[in-house]
Parts: sequence; structure tokens; C-alpha cells
Amino acid sequence: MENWDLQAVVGGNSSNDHPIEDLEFSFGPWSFQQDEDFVSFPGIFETNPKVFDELEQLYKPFYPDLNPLSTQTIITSSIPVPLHVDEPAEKPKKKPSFTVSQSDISASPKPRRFRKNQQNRVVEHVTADDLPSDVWAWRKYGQKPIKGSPFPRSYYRCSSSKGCLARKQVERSCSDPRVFIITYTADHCHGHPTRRSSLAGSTRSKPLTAAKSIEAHAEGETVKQERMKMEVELHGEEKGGKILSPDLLLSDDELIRRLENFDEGFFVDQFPHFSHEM
DNA sequence: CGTCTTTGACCCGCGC
DNA sequence: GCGCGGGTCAAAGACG
Repeated sequence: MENWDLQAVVGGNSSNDHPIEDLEFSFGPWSFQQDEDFVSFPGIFETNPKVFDELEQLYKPFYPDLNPLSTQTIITSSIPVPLHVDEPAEKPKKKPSFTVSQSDISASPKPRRFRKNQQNRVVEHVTADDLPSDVWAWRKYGQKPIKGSPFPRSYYRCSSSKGCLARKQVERSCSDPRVFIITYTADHCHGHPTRRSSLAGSTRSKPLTAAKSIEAHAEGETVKQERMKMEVELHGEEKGGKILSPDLLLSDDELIRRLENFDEGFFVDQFPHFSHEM
């Protein structure tokens, strides 16, 4: 028995009537589009009904009422398969055109066996412009250089609530340094973050040179800080502490105000990929 | 004082 | 069993 990734890759577009522009699934050595008769792949779905159930679970959140994803999103689930299952001969795997290469996720050419806690991951590939605002408070607990990538990977855990198992990894794509790969692992065990008693240490606002700022990106920071610095880089100024993309990021005061008047609609707007889990 | 980042050490899964 | 690589821990220092 071996674990293969079951992966749903969603190309999003929030600006028109078709929020999901592309949808592709991959499982082990196979990949297939949303409109293909994937049930006919030999051996797998017949002998592994769980695969179909898992696939449905991955697929369901996006249809029929599509969530307005603004980024490319990859959801993975690791599923055990018998070793005797043969790889497809007539259906060579094709690589999704918009997603990151497999080497960005794992340098291993073979299907990767996940560690515990990594069974359900949500991977987002976002540019600086698309960095999602993040209502959660993340605390960095580690950073590691990644083999094959010039950029290190940063590890964050949720500090919004004690005991929350939610994790986040942030790294830059080695194929496109403008793209950040954000991997969410495990669910938050709380509804929404409580206001922290202190913000000490949360806003490291030392003056940044452009080079230093880029270095900071490479080292990985919270999404909000990344966006703030990227905005400074791109536009050369920060306007009154507010970010230039009000639809994507709120000022601290506005964020806190909206959090204190928290409603589910706001939450769903901000975190569509979590909406189906609530 | 509480919370943050940084960073070297350690742990653990995996392939050989 | 060993080595590699990724993930986590924890101490130290910084910040408001």
C-alpha cells in the first residue's frame, strides 16, 4: 500500500461570471479535466471507491455555486492505493499549464508520502497582487532552506487561539519569484481570532531598503507584512498606513472593526476556501 | 510584560 | 542502519 496525492487544481477568476476558469484533477500518475469521464480510468476508481468519494469532496466546494477564488488553488488529499495498480499506458500525465511544477511541491519524482498532519492541505499560488488578506494571526516558528529552491520556506502556526493546529507554509516559487506558494495545513479550531492582548512584536517596522525588503520576502513573512512591503516596493509609498488595495486588504483599524462586528458573510468573502468547512 | 522573529538543534519519515 | 531533507522546538533578543 502506498499513498498517492489526489489533487484538485482550480484556476480562479473573480472578475466575471465564471469564477472557476479551469479545473483539473490529478491522482498519482493520472490527471484529467473536469469534463472528462475520469471514472473510466482502469483499476483505480473501481477498486478504490474511497478515491471517488475523496474526489467528490474536493470537487464539491466549487460547484455548482462557485466560490469567487481570485487565485490558483490546489487542494490535496493523500490516499492509500494498492501497489499492484499499474500506471496508465494510454493516458500520459499532462501538467496543468497554470500551476506550479511538481518540483515546486516536492523534488521527489515519485508520489510523496505525507507525514501525519499533512493529509489535507490547501495550496495557493498567489502573486503579490493576489495575496489574500489574512484574518488569522500567524506566528512564525521556523524557516528552512529548501533543496532545489533558492528561497527558504517559512513555517507559521496560528496564534489566534491557543491549541489551534492550523499551520501555514510560505515560500516563493523558484520558477517565478513573483509567485508565493502558501500551504495551509490543518483546520482552525476556533471561529475567528480573538483580539490579541498585545501587539508587541507584531509590527516590525524597521525601515526597509528595497534589497532588504526583497530579502524579507525570500525569508517569508506573514502575508499581510509581505503585501505591505510589496506595495512599498511596487509603489514606493504607503498611504497613511493603509494599503492601496482596499478590496484585498484592510487597514488595522478597519480589520479590527470588522472583526469585532464579525459576520459570516464577511468571513466567507474573505476566505472562500474555508466556507465549506464551517 | 506579552508576543513577536530569528536561528541552530533536534526529531522523524523516507529512500537506499 | 545510515544519511538526507523537511518539519518543529526552544532559547535569545527585539519590539511596543
